[in-house]
Amino acid sequence: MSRLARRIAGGERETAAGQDLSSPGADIVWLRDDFRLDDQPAIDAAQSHPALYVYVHDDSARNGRPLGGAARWRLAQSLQSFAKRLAARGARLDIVSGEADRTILALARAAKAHRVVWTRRYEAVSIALDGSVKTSLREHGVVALSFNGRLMREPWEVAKPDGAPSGSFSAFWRRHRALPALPAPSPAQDRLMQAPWPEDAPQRVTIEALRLTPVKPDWSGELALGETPGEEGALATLASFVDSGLASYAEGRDLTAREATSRLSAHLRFGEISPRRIAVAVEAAAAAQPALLGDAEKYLAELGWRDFAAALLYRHPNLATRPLRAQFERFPWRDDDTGFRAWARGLTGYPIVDAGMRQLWRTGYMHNRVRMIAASFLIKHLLIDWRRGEQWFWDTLADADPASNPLNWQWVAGSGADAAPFFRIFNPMLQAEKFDPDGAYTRRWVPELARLEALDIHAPWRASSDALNRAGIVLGKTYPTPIVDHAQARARALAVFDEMRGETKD
DNA sequence: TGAAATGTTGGGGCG
DNA sequence: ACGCCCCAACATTTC
Repeated sequence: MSRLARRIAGGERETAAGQDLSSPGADIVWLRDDFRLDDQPAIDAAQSHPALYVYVHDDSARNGRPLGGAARWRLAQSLQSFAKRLAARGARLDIVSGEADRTILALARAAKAHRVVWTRRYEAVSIALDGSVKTSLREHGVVALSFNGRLMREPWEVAKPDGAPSGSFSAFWRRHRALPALPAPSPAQDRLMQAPWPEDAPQRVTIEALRLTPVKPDWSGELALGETPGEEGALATLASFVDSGLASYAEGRDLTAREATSRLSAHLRFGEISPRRIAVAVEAAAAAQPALLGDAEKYLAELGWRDFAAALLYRHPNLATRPLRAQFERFPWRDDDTGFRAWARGLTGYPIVDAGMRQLWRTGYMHNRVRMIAASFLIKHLLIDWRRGEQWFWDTLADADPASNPLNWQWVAGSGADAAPFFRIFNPMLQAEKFDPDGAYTRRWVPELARLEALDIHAPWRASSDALNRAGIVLGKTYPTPIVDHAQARARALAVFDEMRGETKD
């Protein structure tokens, strides 16, 4: 266990000496990306006194990576829905805009707080900020407690005896699964005790005042299509996934037109559901119905990747900016704004890539299989730095996670932990034929190709002029011709990769 | 959580 | 009947 880990874990057992429990103060629940009541240890810990439930909006990088546009919109949804949920239990969500640490300390002072509780985070900057808040609170005799509410298991629980994280997912997952069963999730509190907002506390603002939602233009129309933000939506989605989705998960999760994934990613991102709640539900379903075992294993491993990403970010704070494999520091990425723009807008001329990028732009979501195909295309076909793609996803994905997003980009680039080798280059046509066999996904997001037959839809440049005419397509006009040739781009990528390896040998 | 190139095998057409 | 070629189908290796 690392020193930091010990400090955090130890904190839960400590009580501040000289605490006057009869004083009229409040408990403070400092909420950050844990907008739920179910399996919410921070809220559970604050029920011996009336409490304040506070979200501090702090856009500065000191508080963690500033949210991208789609995630900001999604955060507003989450806050709104959580405020209602609190209200239904007799409590209130208070929102303050300002520097997170100062705000919490000022509020603790004004409220004569007994204790301040929160859910832990795993980014270095956030850990530093939370640590300094914890120290200051304790200096003032306030109990500061933090909890795990975001991961099945925290990084140090899965670390090897020497504290180092497992370098490959499979090793990590083996260690993870060998640990004693996950603690049972705790149900939501029926009633919450609410403390009054203190006189001299920082000023509160409305959710609208945070300006999280785009106004002009309001591009949020289709965001979060197919999910209902908030804890209720999350629990309902989990229930229906376990009831009817899980059975076809292993077989259908890669089929892009099918809703065979859990669609819980954004709920998890904003803590509207706990991964332990999900894991326990999935395990219980498999225990009751052994036929689901394979699907459950597959799904739990995906949750495992989420823990793995957090563990890597914990160990490598620069996960989003530095390749884990040092040789990739010297990769000669191409400067190609035209190519990047075509990719971002879904105008590469490769239908499956364009479909994914347009689904992303319009809905803040992209099917996981297509994320891999689109990322591979940017990195390998266009040889554009994975960090540019990572940043684009960060800005446009409503579920963008500070650990998973960079991990997955590094995975595709071949520069990460347990990454796919660089030479594993996706062929967009083959991927599309496998995972969008009838073209339904592509038709939905690239409507100008909708009238092409399945035979032609994944490679319209190969279609006969007759077929193109019938479908009302003029290549280069109504839909782009491919911006790179697949075979040439593949050869180029392999050559550049060789070049990099040659240079790093000496 | 690939794809392409290369190697191997075996069936069938054919002289 | 036999060897030869072609090539699909599958396996292995290389990128």
